[in-house]
Amino acid sequence: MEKTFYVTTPIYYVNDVPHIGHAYTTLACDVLARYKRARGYQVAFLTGTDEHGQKVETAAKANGETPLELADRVVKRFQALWKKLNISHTDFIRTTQERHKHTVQEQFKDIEAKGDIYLGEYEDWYCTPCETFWTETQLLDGNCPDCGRPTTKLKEESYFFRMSKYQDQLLEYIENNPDFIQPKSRRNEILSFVREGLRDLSISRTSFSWGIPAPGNDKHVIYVWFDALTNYISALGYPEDKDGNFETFWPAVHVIGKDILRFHAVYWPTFLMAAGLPLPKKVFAHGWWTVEGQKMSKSLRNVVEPNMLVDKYGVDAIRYFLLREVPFGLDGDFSHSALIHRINSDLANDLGNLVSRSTAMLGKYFAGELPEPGAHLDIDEKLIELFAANLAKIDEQLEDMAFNKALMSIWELISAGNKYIDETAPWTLAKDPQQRERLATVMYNLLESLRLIALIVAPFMPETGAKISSLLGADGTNLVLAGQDQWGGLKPGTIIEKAAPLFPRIETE
RNA sequence: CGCGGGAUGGAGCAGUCUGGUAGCUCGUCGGGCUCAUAACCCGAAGGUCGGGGGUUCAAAUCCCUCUCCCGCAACCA
Repeated sequence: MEKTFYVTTPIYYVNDVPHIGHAYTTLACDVLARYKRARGYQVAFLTGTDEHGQKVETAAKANGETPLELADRVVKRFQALWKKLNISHTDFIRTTQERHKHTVQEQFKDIEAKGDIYLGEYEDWYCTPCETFWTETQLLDGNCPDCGRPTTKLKEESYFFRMSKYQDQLLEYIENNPDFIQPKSRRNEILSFVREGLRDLSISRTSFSWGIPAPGNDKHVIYVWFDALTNYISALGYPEDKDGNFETFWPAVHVIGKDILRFHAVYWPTFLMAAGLPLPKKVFAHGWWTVEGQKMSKSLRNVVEPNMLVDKYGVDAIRYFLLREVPFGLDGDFSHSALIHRINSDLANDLGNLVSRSTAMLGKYFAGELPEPGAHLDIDEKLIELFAANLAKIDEQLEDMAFNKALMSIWELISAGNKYIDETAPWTLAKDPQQRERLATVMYNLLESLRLIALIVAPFMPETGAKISSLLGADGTNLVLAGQDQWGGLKPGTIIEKAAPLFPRIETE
């Protein structure tokens, strides 16, 4: 049976425009998806948008448009950004699509029939001038956080999900599956949260109407999380599963920001338990970006706009930086100086220059035609062993979503290539006709290194991987690792031209 | 006493579980090379491991205590 892999981003709320945080999550998923594909997996990669709720309803009204018009507008921006970032998702779900509404209602009916959804009362705080409901914790000194005026307590009829019932079962599951919630520090937070006890969860509202109606009771719309989280299975066609996607791909690996961990590590698993479905394979909560040392916020006007970054620095440089600079799971700081530093040092000096000098020497010493290699010396064997070892290591690191470590392992290979040149000194060999075969071996090994580097770097930097591969006479698109990650894949006789700089250095004053 | 994480050369981190020359990346300084995008390779300097106390032949590592920082503490896209 074919190996399968299902990875998801959160669905992004359309009351926000795309920023670096959205790009980060989505990029991480894309790297996983591309890597698994290269390793021969059948991959489903889902992203999308969350379009319901009071905020969208209110914002749309303020703009004089319908909620769906607002959503359509923002969805286009997300989709344009994903295209620009070379995101290879296989589906894009919108919570306003019929397929999604259908699954949510079926899921609601199913859990209700099983006895875990019931009608009750929910207390909220209402600000009359703002016509807005607030939760207890949102209030500032008991007053409306928007206008500062007093609020009044209102009781609202609401459907509840019997989450309390699943407390022990969830606890047991998390304890028995150490890798279910990552990173570990976040897992501990969730464990202590669950141990304090789970209350039943309000999953409907009557105070606004922009949402999916509760089955059999039009007064209620289904509230955010029950609606939103279900996207992960509605996109697969659950429950009918006409195309067999649910059967093929579920359960998923969920990549999320740390702000929405609880919903994915507590609410969602208990919903699934109630429905009798398998829990997600993994939930990974990554960290947040600050910008030039400061918290990113609309009021500070420092929200980093990914489109601008791509235009200025190039898509692969941004992809590289975001995943290399900070361990996935920890917070990090985005700064232009750090970005430029990475581009110049890692991309231009280490990788780009390795490609330049290698292809230049091949041109100079062999007129660009890859020679047949001769016998290997120790130094050659060491290089070859390092590639095999690191390719295996990278596989594990990506399994753990340690993107920055995987990139460090790749850069060990690049450094090894640069060092290999220094130690074999091809320019010296070239002066001695007796060393012609040795020179040929060195040059072959060097170019073969580039072939493997291109393959392994491609999930992170698709354009760069393609460029290097094309230089070496390969197709460049759809780079495959499975079966092609052994030493010796390049064919002697291949014509390889000197490469133009892959990453020009960025000069700053 | 709500729960948890952290404080290590200029910066960012590893090492702490299983005590015994404090390691990595960047930066700084010096050297080498000349194939290459003034890139690459090698070496050096720089730390009383947050403060105090204790255990031990020996503590960044174990115990106690203090200071400071940061998450989580339920309906927060």
